[in-house]
Amino acid sequence: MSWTDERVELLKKMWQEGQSASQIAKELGGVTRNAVIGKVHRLGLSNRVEGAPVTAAEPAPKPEPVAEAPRAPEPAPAPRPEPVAAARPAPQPAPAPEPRVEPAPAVVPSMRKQIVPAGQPLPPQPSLNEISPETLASVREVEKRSRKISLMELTERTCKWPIGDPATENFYFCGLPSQPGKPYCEAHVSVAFQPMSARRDRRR
DNA sequence: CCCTGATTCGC
DNA sequence: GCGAATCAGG
Repeated sequence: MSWTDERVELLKKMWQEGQSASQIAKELGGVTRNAVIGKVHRLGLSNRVEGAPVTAAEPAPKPEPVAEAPRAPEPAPAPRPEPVAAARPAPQPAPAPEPRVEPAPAVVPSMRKQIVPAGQPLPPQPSLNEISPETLASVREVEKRSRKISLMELTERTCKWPIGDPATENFYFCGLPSQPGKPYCEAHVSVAFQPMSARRDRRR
């Protein structure tokens, strides 16, 4: 494979979206992550735009011990507007993963009490329960940066949290790095596995 | 071990 | 220019 204009464009786009070199390589096909990284450097777009690291992937603060190049101002390349997730139909059903911690789930007695539905595209959930606003925000943030992978791409260590309506095209799995031994990424683990203590219902 | 990006250097 | 090998690190 060679670096055709199209491939370079996709590389640039993905790199600026914060995708990792390996993810980009997989997407492009025919190249390794090393090839991608090498190209990225040759293109001179090493330092990605600002914050946009994929959760686990650390931005790696590079103090740059001074190389040799005059390295001028180096204006940041115009961030391309990503057509990614526009307004989503906001479905909400979904195959419910089987979370649950050891303790008894203890059915919430009060059926009355519209608990915060936790936003729109919140799929699973053991039962109705509340999710802290912080966690919720975290989840939403993560879902924006999810890798949106397909069923076939799930591996031992990718988050298997479903996002979207399985009955539509708009369905995919989170795909971010899963917590060791867990089926989901950090953010999704936090909503999937909630200790009893955290779900104490505060009637009303 | 899994994964990241950074660098080097023969081709 | 390219990218495998290697390095450094989380």
